[in-house]
Amino acid sequence: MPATIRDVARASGVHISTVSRTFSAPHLVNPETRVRVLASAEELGYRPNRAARALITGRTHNIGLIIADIANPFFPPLIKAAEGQARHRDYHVFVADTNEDPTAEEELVHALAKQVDGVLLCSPRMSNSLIEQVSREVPVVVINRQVAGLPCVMMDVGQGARSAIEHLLGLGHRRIALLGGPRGSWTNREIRRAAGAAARAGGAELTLLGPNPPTETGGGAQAEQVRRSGVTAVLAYNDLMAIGLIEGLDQLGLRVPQDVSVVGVDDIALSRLTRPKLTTVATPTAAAGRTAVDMLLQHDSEPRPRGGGRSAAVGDRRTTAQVMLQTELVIRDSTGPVPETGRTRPGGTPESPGPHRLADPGGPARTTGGVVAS
Amino acid sequence: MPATIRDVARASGVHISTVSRTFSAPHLVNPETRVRVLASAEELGYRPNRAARALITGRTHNIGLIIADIANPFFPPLIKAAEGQARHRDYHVFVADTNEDPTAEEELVHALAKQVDGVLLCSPRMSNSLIEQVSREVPVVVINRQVAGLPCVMMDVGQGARSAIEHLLGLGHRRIALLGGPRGSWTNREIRRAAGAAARAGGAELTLLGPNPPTETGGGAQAEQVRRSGVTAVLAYNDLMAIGLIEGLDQLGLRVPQDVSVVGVDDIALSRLTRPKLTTVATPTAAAGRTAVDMLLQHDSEPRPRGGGRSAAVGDRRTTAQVMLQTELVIRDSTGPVPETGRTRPGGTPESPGPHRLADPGGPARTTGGVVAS
DNA sequence: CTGAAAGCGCTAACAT
DNA sequence: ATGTTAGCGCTTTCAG
Repeated sequence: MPATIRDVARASGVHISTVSRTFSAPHLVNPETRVRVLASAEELGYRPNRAARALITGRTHNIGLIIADIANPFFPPLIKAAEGQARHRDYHVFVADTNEDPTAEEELVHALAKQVDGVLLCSPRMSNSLIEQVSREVPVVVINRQVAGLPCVMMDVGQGARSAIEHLLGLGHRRIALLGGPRGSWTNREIRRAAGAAARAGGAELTLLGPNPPTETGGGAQAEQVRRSGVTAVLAYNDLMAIGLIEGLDQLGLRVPQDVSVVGVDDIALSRLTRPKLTTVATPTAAAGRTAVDMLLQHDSEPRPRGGGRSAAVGDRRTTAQVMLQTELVIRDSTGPVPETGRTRPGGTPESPGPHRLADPGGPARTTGGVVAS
Repeated sequence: MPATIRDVARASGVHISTVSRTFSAPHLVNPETRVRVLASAEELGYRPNRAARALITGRTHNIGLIIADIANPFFPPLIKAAEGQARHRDYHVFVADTNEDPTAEEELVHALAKQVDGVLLCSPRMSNSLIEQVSREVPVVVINRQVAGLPCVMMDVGQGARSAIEHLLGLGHRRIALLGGPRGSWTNREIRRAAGAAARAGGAELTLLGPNPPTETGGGAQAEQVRRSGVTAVLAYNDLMAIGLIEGLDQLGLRVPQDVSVVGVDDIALSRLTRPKLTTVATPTAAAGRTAVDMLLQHDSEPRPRGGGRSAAVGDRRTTAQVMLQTELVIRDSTGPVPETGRTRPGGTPESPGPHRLADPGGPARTTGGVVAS
């Protein structure tokens, strides 16, 4: 069992408060006693118990980062950026993965609550009211979602989706599908809203496919639906789904971008490695991570009143900023001009339409949760 | 500031110990008082402070997972598996990323130490003596490394590397490069040892290239060296490097597997998505995560003696098991027969050898840290 | 500069 | 079934 402050005090012949000072306010202790204390501490392998310390100081110097799916390459840059920023300010980051499960999410906030000074809720799947509730237990900054009254860092995926649709319109596409993401995703709603409006404005038809799990599998599973729907372009909820979809289309004999154009969202590193390279809406993930940490720790340097209860120091809400980070469409190889005269379908099946597919789509796609907007 | 147990006691007119019992041993309290207490708690938004609780029980019901690089897709399956197993046993997992930095690694162990009941050290980069030292502060299970006296979960990459080399030998390759990973990696040493022995046994020459950062960039950066070295096959430290290398070779005009065969290690999901699909040594990452959690929590159900200091309950060393998990070579499309007559190099440069490259290699490659084994 | 004392929020004997 | 008491390991007034 690890040595405690008392063991060190005994070994070095001083009172425990002197040992305490040696570690938390070294300048307040006589240099000679300090070295004696340090020596005993070293010898006993003593390390201050940060949990006990936090109980009284109210500060752990840790921050929690809760994310929906650690396997999604979208998150690592955000995590790294948050870690870097936290490190600058002498904080450590603990990451928790929720597996896209709202229940796990809530549990994890509570598990983390008293082990950290604040929590970054990244792409939360729980309800707004629950978010508000947990924010009364521990300071929270929300990433990738707007919650009234709470500090939020968002990325303007609405603008991104608009640019994507306009890009596709410019290439002549008029029948476009939106490959939706998971239920409960704010990003998903934003994309749908903005893409719908842009399509409407451009006189295009937007077919909604989803909700889907935001993974390659989720994207690939909709390849058949995309084929049936007769669209010439697809905007996917994220790059992973876009890549999965391209794979799936490939297996159906449909080429990207010759037969179908595909746009993703996120600009994960992988999107430059696949063939074709993915056209996608780049989101400023690293900036989001840094900003969120800054917002959480903005009052870090202020003094704390005594008497327990975490004070205004971390996550105070006097200045509940909500910041919207800009996105940017990066055009690569997965988008191209609309096929001239409808398309011949190499992987043709009985449902496969003739060359006049474009003129005679045979009605909107029927999908679980599918909708036709405009 | 959050409500404490005292607030609830006051509000419901009972002693704080009754409130405590209501939450930690509900069956010991009268149903009627229980509902009263619960009601006040609900109303006040009271949540037991798990840090304070841990201070006395010695159990946080959290476990820490320290990994070298959260951006490496090798880890997520391990993380998910650990989380799942932990969840079964009513534990939560906090992940910390070290960025391949031994210093950050040590800091994070200390930051986590008292917030968790034990730590899983995954592919640690710090020295064995440091690992032993931190293991005196908090129970530790080491993954992907062998440390005497500590519980370890390893994957038999040695066997995997041997299979990979034998596979290449079977395809006729006699000049093979080993694309090394990061310094301080146990896996790296194992691979080098086993691959060296297998190459020697098969009468092949093994050129060592490295150390390198275990990333796509790290792999791609060695493409030129690989070309110069005149090898016909490469075994990479991991899939990421293998994929990066294939990219790099592609840009030099070398085709995989026609000109060069490439084998990775890990079998990350991505290795099935790239073209060509990667031949690789599949490591049982999920099993490793589960096993490590089991080893850490093996004495979880035992009673704990009173008097502070975490006891035998978690991470006890009475049974310091070291388990070695099996690996398996999965053959896909990135390996093929050795080029018949040396290879014509589409991307040929002044250094480019003629068709008799194989017979006249012009000496071993000179690389930073490069060695020629056998 | 150092010691004494109080207490962070909670649990766990021990009584009653 | 509930209250009393004594701390877990540490920090922080307050004296001296």
